[in-house]
Amino acid sequence: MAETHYRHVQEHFSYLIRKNVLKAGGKLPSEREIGEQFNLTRVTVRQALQNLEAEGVIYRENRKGWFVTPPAVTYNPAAQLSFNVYVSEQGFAPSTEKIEQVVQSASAKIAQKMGIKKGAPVLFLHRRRFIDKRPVLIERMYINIACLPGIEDEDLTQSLSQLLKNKYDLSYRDMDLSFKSTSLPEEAAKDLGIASGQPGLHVERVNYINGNQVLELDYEFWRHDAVNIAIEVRE
Amino acid sequence: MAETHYRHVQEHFSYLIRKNVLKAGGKLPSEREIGEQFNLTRVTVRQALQNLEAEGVIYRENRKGWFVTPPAVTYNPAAQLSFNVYVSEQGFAPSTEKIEQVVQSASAKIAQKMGIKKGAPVLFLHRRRFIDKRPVLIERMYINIACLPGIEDEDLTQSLSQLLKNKYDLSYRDMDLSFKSTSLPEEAAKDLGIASGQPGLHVERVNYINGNQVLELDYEFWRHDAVNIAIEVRE
DNA sequence: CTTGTCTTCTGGTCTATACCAGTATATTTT
DNA sequence: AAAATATACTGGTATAGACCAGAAGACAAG
Repeated sequence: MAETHYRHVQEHFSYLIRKNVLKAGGKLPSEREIGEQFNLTRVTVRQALQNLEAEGVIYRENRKGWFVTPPAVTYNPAAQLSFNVYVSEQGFAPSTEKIEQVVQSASAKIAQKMGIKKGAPVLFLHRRRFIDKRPVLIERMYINIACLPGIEDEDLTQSLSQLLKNKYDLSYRDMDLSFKSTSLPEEAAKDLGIASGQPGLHVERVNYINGNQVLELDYEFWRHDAVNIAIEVRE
Repeated sequence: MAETHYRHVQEHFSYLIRKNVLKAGGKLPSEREIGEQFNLTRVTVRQALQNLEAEGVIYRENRKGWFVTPPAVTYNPAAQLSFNVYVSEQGFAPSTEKIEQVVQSASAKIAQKMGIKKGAPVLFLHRRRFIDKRPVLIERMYINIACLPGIEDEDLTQSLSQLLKNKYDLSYRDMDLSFKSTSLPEEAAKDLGIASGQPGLHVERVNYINGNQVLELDYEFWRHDAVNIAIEVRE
């Protein structure tokens, strides 16, 4: 490979992070400092940093600086585990913030995806989830309220799957999953406090009960560097 | 959102592509031409193009230019379908190139993952796969040769799953899947003809037969803009 | 002690320019 | 007609500046 200047810087920090000299969550020197140290312009330094960002090795906080990416959490969408459970199990501290909760009429698109009538009431739930205080996931969920009378009055900062089990004695197993690696939509990026245009992982999930009735339609937007997906297929 | 110059350019081409004025596979004007048209420097133009690339809307070919990304293929790793089948079914033209095929001794890492002894013979298969002549996927497979006597003499440009079914009357259903969104490793990026540092999708798959015997360990590196993953979970 | 303000530091955006390294095409030579 | 060569064009890498907007800490006023 060509030994360009930005690759040199890239390898330098990649090495420091691998060797744990720069620790997870730690801050890198400012772009200007790095530039002085290597005698390079900011443009070149930024090229190196942006590549490391694409690798998921570092990330930025708007106008604060560049930081070392903490280890990613492993997420199995097919498992019957709530965010809180699997995040804690892996040694991290989960938290959840409810951004919006409202009963609304299903749009044509949502109705079609959920197999319900357009205009039928659905519970829209918009949450932001954190790992060790770092926002990593935006959820936009559409819940088939017909299946779950009274759910709109519950505390939905909590785990939904727990609530379903305890209050309704329901659990879903059948689901359709779809993953797409793309940049985050502008709104999701803003909610995660990162520049839109940054890469992300988009998960779409449809949960079924009773064979083919849609319980919930779930759009998830993850920081690409915060999660690995793992699924076990057994038949 | 702030109306920056690069966002303006970004929206311009995003619009043209959405409206199909610029068609899939089509070429964009050169960076210099775009710069003249909008009265911007190349640096600013490139910022816009790189964002569109992250979205998966356009892609580049080294020193040839920028092109409109064709539609992505939907891939269900859990389905019993070969690349050739699901790609053709979706209206694209698949092809495969064998880069390397060799019987080698399992390294410690590979042996551990496959549950075999270190040094045991495995068939390593390195392939590049194309959709409509565009390289989209690098496969690096380690096949448990003990399960498949004589496989090293077969034509491995063909579908492996077909071969297993026809010659050995074998099919795997149980598997572990792992997805990770990260930049492509240097070698995989080179094989795909793209700059390393570009985003990609890394799939790791372990196929089992007879409950827990590993038939095959498969590393896949996809262009992030060429594929959507879809899985149906039914129990 | 708290509150508000100022200053400094950070990354975000942008101009203007330069040279390099592959690609593709036109041109010349054989 | 085929092969070798020159040339124009593409993105890739890099310099040297500039100004802006948000974050954070120092500091003064209440």
